Amino acid sequence: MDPIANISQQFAAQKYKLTPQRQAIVKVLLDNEKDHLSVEEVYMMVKNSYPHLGLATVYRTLELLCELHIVEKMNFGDGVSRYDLRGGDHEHMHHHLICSVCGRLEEIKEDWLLDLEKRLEREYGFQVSDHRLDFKGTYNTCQKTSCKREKANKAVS
Amino acid sequence: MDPIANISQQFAAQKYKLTPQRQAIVKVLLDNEKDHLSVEEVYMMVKNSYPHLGLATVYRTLELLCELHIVEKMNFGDGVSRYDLRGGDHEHMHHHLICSVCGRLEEIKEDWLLDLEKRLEREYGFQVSDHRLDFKGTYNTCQKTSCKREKANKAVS
DNA sequence: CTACCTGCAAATGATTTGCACTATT
DNA sequence: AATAGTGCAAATCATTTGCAGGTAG
Repeated sequence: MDPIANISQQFAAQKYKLTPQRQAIVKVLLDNEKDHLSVEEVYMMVKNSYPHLGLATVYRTLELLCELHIVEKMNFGDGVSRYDLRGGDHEHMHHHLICSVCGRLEEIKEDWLLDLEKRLEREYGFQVSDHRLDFKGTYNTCQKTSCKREKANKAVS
Repeated sequence: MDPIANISQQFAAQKYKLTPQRQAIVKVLLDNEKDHLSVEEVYMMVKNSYPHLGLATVYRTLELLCELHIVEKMNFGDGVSRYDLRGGDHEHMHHHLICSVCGRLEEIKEDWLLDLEKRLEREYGFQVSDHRLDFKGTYNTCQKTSCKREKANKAVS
């Protein structure tokens, strides 16, 4: 289904209005599906199509989208929250590779943790509803470069 | 080895001083190894043994410990950074269970990701230096309780 | 009209920083 | 004396909130 229509439905179902501002924000997210944008980044980009928009609206909209499970909020330790569109219904299943040399952030769409989640259920009596898996490291193709230290101090595991 | 002596060595090796303030902070971390304390929490606890201590010193010391890989900084989406003592040398290997009913945070000391890390190396040419794995969900023993919603909005994956 | 949304500006809260002071070598 | 470390207060930065005005059903 057309993603906009799909999202529009979800808004309607929960009695929220898909205002032009919200549409513009969603559009930016769709156009940058590969990235993990911060509020400020979304704000800047939406300003192009909707110059009058206020920053608080971006915060409020992203929070709303999070509540509707349309986006996922996450924190990579650079001091800002970042947002990522969720794929299909229950696709909470993706992992991240973060390269400490080039800073690239790659998303892995497979779910490698199903076995572990079963094991948690069995051994710990814990039912998983969501998970997060990030790997820090370096791409082999990056190792020649000198190690950038810049934000290393701020880094959050 | 005595953990204090060990840490003391690491300080000396990098030409840092293990001042009484820093010792007091490290002691609090050792005494609460099971928890993931926030700066504010560490501050409160150190105040008992060292009432004169300033908050900025706690920030600075925890950042330093992070740099020395003695603690790990992490963010569970409640708005504050939390710190966790690392175990042995390269023991970056633990995972978290976060119960959305009782809020409990359990640490799993095993490393379940070795196979995945090998696979990343093979299939993605990515060499893992560290990882983070958190599971959100509920303990079976918790499910009777009504679902606390409190901080849910703030939650970061 | 009523309830939801928005924009703005002010408030908040965590973290950082400038600076003068202290302690250690 | 020189340098690293500290405490305090002020500054900064992301995020939230109060409120007055706008908009859609």
